[in-house]
Amino acid sequence: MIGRKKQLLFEKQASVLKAIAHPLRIAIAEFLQDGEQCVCDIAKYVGSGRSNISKHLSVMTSAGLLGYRKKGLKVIYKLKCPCVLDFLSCVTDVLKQQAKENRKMLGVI
Amino acid sequence: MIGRKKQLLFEKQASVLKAIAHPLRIAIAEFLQDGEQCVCDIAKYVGSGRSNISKHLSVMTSAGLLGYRKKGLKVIYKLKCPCVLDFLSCVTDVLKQQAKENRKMLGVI
DNA sequence: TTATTATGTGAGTATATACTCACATAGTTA
DNA sequence: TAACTATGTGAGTATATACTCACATAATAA
Repeated sequence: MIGRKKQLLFEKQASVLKAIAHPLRIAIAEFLQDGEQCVCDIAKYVGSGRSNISKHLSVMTSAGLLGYRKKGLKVIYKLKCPCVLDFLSCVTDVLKQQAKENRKMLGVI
Repeated sequence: MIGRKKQLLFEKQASVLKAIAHPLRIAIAEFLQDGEQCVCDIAKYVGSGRSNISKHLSVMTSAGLLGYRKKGLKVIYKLKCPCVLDFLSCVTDVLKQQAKENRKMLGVI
């Protein structure tokens, strides 16, 4: 049986993962990979309304994934842990393996 | 502006991440780290009802995270991509950094 | 065959999430 | 000051998710 401490850790880990487990938020992380960006440019890149983006940014920020600074009218966000992008490559491995299996399946049908 | 292909990739990646972004599912992944396990032992370990666990297992399986084989009455699940656990350690880094910042904050108040 | 055990599934409910719209705030410029 | 721009926030809605319960299925044992 799982301990209370571990359960707490898993809850924290889950909330961080949830904070990136969304197509728009992955797009944001990927966009910020090459350097900080203001909200309006992020919105332009991912192609969604500013209000929506603002909320996604706040989700990611409170999860500790992003940091920001204000510069005049603009708010500029940056990736706090670029390692976040590392696990996307592992996720891609999962997808590749899936694709391989699907191809095998097709061969059988 | 983001391309259609990339958008699709981000959607796939998000669905894989979502499939692990839950405390019980992280616990399951961690439990399977040391080898395959049957549903009843998984349920005992994570401390939740079998029906609920069964559904979490099916979420993880259709995301490609788990595989299974039947053995008599039991169904035995295993981690398909142990790399999944690698990104938990990055997630833990995010948490550590957060904790550090919180400590700093406390010093200021 | 019937009973038992392990697992999966559907219905119903509660809660969380994503999105849009309208409006609020805050810095900037005229 | 007023007008403008970038961003954030609250309300409302639609959808997704997690959970529990009761029941279904499937392998096994008696």
